[in-house]
Amino acid sequence: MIDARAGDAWRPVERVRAYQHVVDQVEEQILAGALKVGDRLPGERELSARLQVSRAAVREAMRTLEAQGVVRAGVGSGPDAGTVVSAMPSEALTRLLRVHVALANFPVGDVIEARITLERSSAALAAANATRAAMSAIAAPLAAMEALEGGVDEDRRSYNDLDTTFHIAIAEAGGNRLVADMTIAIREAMRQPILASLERLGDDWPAVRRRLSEEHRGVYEAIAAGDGAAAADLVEAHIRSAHARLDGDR
Amino acid sequence: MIDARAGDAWRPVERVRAYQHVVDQVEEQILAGALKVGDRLPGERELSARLQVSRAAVREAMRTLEAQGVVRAGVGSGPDAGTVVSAMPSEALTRLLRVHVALANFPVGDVIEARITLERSSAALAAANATRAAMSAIAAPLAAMEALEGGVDEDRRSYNDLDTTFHIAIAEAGGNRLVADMTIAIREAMRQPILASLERLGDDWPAVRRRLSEEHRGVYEAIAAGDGAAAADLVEAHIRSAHARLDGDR
DNA sequence: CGCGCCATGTGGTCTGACCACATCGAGGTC
DNA sequence: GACCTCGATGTGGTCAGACCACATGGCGCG
Repeated sequence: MIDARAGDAWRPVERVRAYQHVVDQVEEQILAGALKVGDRLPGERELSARLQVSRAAVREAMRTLEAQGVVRAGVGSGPDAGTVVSAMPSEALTRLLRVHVALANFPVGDVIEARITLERSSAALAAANATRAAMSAIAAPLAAMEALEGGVDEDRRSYNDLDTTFHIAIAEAGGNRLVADMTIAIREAMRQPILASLERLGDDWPAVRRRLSEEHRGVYEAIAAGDGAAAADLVEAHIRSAHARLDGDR
Repeated sequence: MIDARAGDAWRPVERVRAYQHVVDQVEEQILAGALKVGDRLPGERELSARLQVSRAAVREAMRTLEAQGVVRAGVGSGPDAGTVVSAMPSEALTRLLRVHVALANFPVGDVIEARITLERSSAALAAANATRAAMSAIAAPLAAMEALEGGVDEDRRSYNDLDTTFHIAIAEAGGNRLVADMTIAIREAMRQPILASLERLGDDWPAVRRRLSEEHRGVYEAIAAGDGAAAADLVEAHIRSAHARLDGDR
């Protein structure tokens, strides 16, 4: 009997699907500099002719690239038409994380801890690097949240959106694109679950809202003061206490 | 003249593509618990009949879900055949990050800083949570790397692979799936660039290799001792000095 | 000169067919 | 009866060709 293990040198023929070849070739072209962000790649019909595959294969490749945020497809004619190379890692990362959070592939506790790790870093970076414009971008949602104080009670959705904007602005202010994009992806992925928690709060909402805004203000001022360590600690405390209040009494 | 801005309530008809509907429905089914990891979803022909779309649309949806690591497709018959729900966020995250790093959508410095942030966290978590099995998984590549000492010089690729395994093992040992997956994705995305840097090193390689192994040993022992703070600092120092040596004299 | 309309080219969708593959079971062989 | 062979079956993978909706830009008419 032939020992299969003796045939380690014999690996099964790699069966690469046609659309994967297309994906690879497009990536190669981008790598080689032949395609830059903003460029339109050949039409699907022309690509299928050049690569000697069916248009269906080309289209499946486009769906893969689109899911990864590498290209964007637009119909019609004009500048927005055609399939265009466009770097949208943030959106792709967000979609990816959102679906896996929704599918519960990541324990919620792990997501929160990861968020703390990233936002601590973001806050510290923001304290060190934030420009005036970036500080304004952080201050705007902060002021809007504070303006909700004393207003109607049913502003949970608005507050959640503003909170998302606030945290994203801090991440952007840090100046690290990857850290920012991962931070954004996590916060966006949590947008729905957090809103659901807010809805469950009932009458406690005004008190919680007040507390959250105070914490936001503290984070903002630490960043404005350039105190990275304090900003990091305050962000961590903010996220922890928020989740404790939202999920603790579930 | 009609002021277009007055028509904010009039949003353009949302033109949702057919395959996006398919993606949404599959995700809904998973969300609702009708589809769990490991389940096979209906065949492409049956899905297209049920959803009243063409099989091509179904297939494009599958490519999107596949790119996100939500499903896996297998031909033939039997248990591995058909399209199966399978949570593979790590692989999807790795693919996503690799392509965007390759496309230079993330500055290299940002990637390194993000890696440091995540691996600091991973190392500290590992020091606190690592099981005996996890420690063995870390020790194995460490020993293998040390065994390369004094051997042939052209082991750069092997060393790079073992280094990847080492860092991934630490991330896994921390016990936080999301942090681990992000750490893995970054290290994997850097595998090729780092190898390229190693190749550029020339005669300095043996000295660099020795230094890297010493640092690895230090990280390992800090984790084994349960000293999270030290492990985090050592990992950071390791990554910084490694990149300084690899890219500093470029 | 201005305006409307249609030719053009894009991605989006559909149909129906065939292929390669992996399994399973019916039937034959020993 | 045990074993083997080989085709039926059903899966995803691929292909060809057609039509649709859409956005533009140029042509021709008023």
